[in-house]
Amino acid sequence: MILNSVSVDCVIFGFDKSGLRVLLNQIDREALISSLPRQASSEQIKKLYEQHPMLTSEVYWSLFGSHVPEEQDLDEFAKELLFQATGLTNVFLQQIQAFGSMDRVPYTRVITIGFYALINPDYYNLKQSSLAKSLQWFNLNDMPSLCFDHDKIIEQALVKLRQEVMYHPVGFHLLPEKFTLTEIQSLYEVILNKKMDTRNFRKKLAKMKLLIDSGKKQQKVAHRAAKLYQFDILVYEKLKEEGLNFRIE
Amino acid sequence: MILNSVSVDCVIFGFDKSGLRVLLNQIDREALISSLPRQASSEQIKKLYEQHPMLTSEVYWSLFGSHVPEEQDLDEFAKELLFQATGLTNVFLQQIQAFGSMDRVPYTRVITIGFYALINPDYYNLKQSSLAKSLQWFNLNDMPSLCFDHDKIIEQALVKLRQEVMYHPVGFHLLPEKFTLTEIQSLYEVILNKKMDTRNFRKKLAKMKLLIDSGKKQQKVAHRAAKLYQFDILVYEKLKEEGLNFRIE
DNA sequence: GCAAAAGTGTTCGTTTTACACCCATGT
DNA sequence: ACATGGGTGTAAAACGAACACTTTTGC
Repeated sequence: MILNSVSVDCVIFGFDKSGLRVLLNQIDREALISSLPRQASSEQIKKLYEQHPMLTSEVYWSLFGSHVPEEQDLDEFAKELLFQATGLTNVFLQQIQAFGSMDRVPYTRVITIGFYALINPDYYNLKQSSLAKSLQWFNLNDMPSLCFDHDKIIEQALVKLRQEVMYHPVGFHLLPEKFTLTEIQSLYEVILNKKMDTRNFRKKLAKMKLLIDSGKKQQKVAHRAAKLYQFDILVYEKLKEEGLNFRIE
Repeated sequence: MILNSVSVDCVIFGFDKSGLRVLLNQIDREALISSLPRQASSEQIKKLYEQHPMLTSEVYWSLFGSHVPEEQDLDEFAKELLFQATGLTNVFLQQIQAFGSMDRVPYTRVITIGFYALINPDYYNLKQSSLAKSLQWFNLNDMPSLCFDHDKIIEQALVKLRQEVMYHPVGFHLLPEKFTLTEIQSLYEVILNKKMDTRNFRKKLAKMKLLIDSGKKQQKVAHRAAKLYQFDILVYEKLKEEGLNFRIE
């Protein structure tokens, strides 16, 4: 059985030097419909896809999401979706909120629970979901037309992400295993949308003792090679508990 | 129609010198069932109440909540519930998150969206909802047995409230229109569960310029009467936007 | 006059801010 | 040799923490 009035949508964030990106998909209607259990509750969902050309058009993109099965925890289902979209498990995943206005999906009432995920770029070679006609990263300031209220969901995801990175060390999930200090600064600058002073930023980081010098350096860069750092997982856990302050006025 | 797999539950917070309190209710099953529309979707809810003695026992208490009507915005519905419980409109109301584990309600699958509300004690003369057998304030550290996962929902509400008051001036919604500096300090102490230094606390408040001296004083207290303050609504709005910092290490 | 809470300043250590130059590497 | 980004310290201002006594009021 499927709870056809409840869905989960995932805002999957990535990061590279060009900025923050979101993974979006276009749905393969045939694949989706044939994946539904043959039950009355599926009929309504089939209908939904028939009624909404948006959902299967070549123009509109949507968050990766689906209707919640009756026999699965909400959080588990979000994890599963994330696995379908990316092939990854153990991803940082957090609930945004429920979106429940009447008019968010025309004709049918669907309440969606938004989640956001932070993806480490070491694992960008995504397994394509069979349900997706295509699956693609879009830069946050160069987004395509989106289905329904998915733009609002992304906006809220960003708000929560901002709140989170100011006081907890989670932003690091968007970085590869080894990274430079400049990368992490630019990550903060992009998320918080503020320029920061390099010297002061580094002093602050240093005081936290969160980073360990990996002993390695960037290779083949046309400038002085930067040191590569890693986290101290123990300090990370401690800061996740206690909080930190990257707030800037 | 009712979305019987989705409900809203409200954590209604109050505050007085004895601490934080939550408004809980015991359901009048007859009133509830007769309030449901005569439809198939209501049958399942009726059944729910029959199957769960918890819901109508004299021992267990529950958050004020109900199943979401298909033709109402989630936020609107939360407001309406709050009005049913308290007779108040224009209450500070914020979504907590969706609670969606399989086992939160036995036998049936219900995803609930939690909200929390902050009630100004000037308006404590509550209109009793006709759906409630009884409706009562409980001090947070003296709670009765609760239905389902309502204890977890309250816990999360507190977590969100804490996060919120540290960085936004919303805690003030728990105070009467005119209040003393000691009251607001004790509010912060209770919510954040930390003792604070009076002089430092007042300096911090003063710098924000959020408060206006109302010119009045406490009456008939067996000690020096404290000045009564009010908010500057303009500064309040500004701080709600920009944030503030009541974080203590 | 005494019990109870209100109200108020200073010092010291820490944190934040602002700011500019030399270094390493590839082409 | 030059272009590119990497890496570093200091001084001044703001902030946070610790701390004790006098005032007002009702009884």
